[in-house]
Amino acid sequence: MTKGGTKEALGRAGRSGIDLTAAPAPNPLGTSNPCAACSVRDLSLCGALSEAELSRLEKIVTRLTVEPHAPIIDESEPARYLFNLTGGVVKLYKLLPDGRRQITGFLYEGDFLGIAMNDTYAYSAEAVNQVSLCRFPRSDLEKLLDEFPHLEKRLLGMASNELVQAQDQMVLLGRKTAKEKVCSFLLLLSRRASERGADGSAIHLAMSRADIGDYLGLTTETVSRTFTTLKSNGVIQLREAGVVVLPDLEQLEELAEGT
Amino acid sequence: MTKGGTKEALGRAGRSGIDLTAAPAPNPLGTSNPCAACSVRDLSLCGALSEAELSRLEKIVTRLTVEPHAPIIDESEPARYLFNLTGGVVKLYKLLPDGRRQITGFLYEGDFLGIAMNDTYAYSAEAVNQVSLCRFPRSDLEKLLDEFPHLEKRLLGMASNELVQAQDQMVLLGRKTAKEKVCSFLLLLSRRASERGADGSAIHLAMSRADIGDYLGLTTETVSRTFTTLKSNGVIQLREAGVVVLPDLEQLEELAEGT
DNA sequence: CGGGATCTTGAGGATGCTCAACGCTAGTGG
DNA sequence: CCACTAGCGTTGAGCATCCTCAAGATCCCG
Repeated sequence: MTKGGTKEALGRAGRSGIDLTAAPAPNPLGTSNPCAACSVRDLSLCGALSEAELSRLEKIVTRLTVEPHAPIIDESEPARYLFNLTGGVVKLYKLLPDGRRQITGFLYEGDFLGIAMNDTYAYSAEAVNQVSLCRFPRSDLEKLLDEFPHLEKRLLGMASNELVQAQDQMVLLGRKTAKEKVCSFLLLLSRRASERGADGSAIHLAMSRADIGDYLGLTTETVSRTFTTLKSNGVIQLREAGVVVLPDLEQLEELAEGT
Repeated sequence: MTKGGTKEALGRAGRSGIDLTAAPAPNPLGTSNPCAACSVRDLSLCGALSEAELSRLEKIVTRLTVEPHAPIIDESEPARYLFNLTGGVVKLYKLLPDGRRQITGFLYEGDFLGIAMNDTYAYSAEAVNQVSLCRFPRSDLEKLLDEFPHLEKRLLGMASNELVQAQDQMVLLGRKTAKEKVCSFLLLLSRRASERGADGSAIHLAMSRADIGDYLGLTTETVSRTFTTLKSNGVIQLREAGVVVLPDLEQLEELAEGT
């Protein structure tokens, strides 16, 4: 065996870490239908629905919050629920029998969670920081899909996008060097920030070096070394609390593709 | 730069290589509706449709054959058509600017081709051997999707499956060793053969070592060396014409996951 | 202020890549 | 009919990138 990968037993993840009681509405206005006022509605599945339809959704949703490092779903567990992420960051991952881990994606607000295969989750999901979710029973949501074909269309569109992203990630994992991988990752976060109206030239890394490594197919040490090199070359600046400044996005794009 | 990858200019691919005229029906019986008699119908999108609905599909389909190594679709080209593969093997790939290539999948009969992003293909596709396709204009197929919600549902199911496969491939690319990668690949082909009713203990490699390498994130040489090692360890037998015998599938599964 | 986790840095080594040569097969044309 | 060529697969030698193992630095929270 070789090829890095976190091999710890995924350690302490604070009891269940899931809190149903104190879950606030994503955008707590005084409305009777929090979905209508949801700040991530347009980013997400629910953007396909009218206000009237939203009230149907409202009836089957449970809002909850999850503490950092707490599990959300577990691979091979029956897929009873689907989730919509309304705040925080979630990592999806798969494990090999000996503990090597591959993170297949980081989810942000508006992202959808719960793709299943034969009614069983295809991966595990864990909160990176404090996370807010909308949870739907799968059977109920499927009924809604039958009623609202445009909801199904939206879901198909989201799945297609994920597929395209997955293919980009395969190129990264199979053919890019460590430096190209790290630069691609920084660019991904930058673009994600821009899409959400933030400044793309400074990003926040919510996840650890180990998580980044398991996402890029590298070890923690290689990620750290690559950051150091990029910093001393002036490509990035490392600030406090996981903030990374990207002074030259065009240069970063070139470094991400090896040109 | 480093990290292998075919860098040839994708060379000669015999004119356009696409032949519209001589395209036979997949299963040439004397029926008026070839779709109804299609041998891959159950594997594929069309399995969701009744005979009456099939005749609608029949009206928008064009059958064609493609010669080995000929291009089928080109990344970043407008996505005017979608395809259903009825025979042969197709490879999907993406290129980096310097020519490094990642093959994101091999398609077999029954597989669907043409996922798009913003009306543009997300990858290129090329025939590995002689290929038969059903081609649908995208706009026409989308109209059918609106009419037949169960068709859309089927498509969503197929997309979900692809997503799950893509995640497995990320684990392979990011965390497996060369030997594990090759064994995983052989197992994949074995399972695919079994699903199609063939014997899973002997498979046929339609693609070159270079293609296998670009699929697994390895070089041709490493693929070749790994085959040689597996052969001398008795894990596989190499026969003529790309046939590989897999005497012990359980052993192969262990080798594929490093246990 | 202490202790655990995370991040960084270093030294050494292994896996898989690069470059190169050779064998094999099939197709071509003299 | 057979040399000739082109494409593909195999094998070898050397080496670079990235991993492993280890120790020290930094940060965070109690």
